[in-house]
Amino acid sequence: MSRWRALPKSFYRRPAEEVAPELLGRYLVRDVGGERLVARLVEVEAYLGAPDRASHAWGGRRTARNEALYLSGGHAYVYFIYGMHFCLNAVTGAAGEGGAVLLRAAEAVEGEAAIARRRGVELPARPGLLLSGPGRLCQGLAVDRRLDRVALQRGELRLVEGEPLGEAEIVRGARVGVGYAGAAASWPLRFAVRGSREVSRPWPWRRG
DNA sequence: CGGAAGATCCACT
DNA sequence: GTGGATCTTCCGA
Repeated sequence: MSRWRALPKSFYRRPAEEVAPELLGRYLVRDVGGERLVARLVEVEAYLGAPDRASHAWGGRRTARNEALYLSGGHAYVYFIYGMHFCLNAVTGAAGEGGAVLLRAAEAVEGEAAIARRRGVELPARPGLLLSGPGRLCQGLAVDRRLDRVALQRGELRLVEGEPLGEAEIVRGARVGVGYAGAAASWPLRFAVRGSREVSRPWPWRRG
């Protein structure tokens, strides 16, 4: 059973655009308060670093907040947004590059009751309500700034092999909420599991 | 030092 | 579909 083996650092030491689709179907494992919470990733976005105006590392910007982006691939970058929400990224590439993959949506695999409790949602949850959206994902899995900069191979937050998908099962589109980013706003760096009901927003080109 | 905007979510209409 | 909550960060003056 390799399903629960952590993804090695070498997995992340590639361009974010290449890592992102391969993160779909993987499991995010969170050990907190004596509980194990596991979620299967169904939607991610790649952020390319310096050349990407939508990235926090655009133009090589480096501040106290985004410092984790410049760690080597395989670390977590967690930031606070809109005064209320956290977002979780997996850093990609070599140290100093600034690439990352934003984890946008997942479905509960284990510990669903505990996840729902942290989300303030009653079970059974309506599809698309539990972990659909980067802020919801962090709330449900108890991810906050304390996990900024941690390595994702061991410890209380890990990414493991899970169930990798083939290309035919993956859809691709423009990223969400980056309209300010000029040409980069339309780069097709958003990836999701085809047909998943837990994707954070509908795909413009798909009806229903 | 002030202001604006943000990789969002939720309630309400 | 719209707007409010809420606060950190960044940039310009």
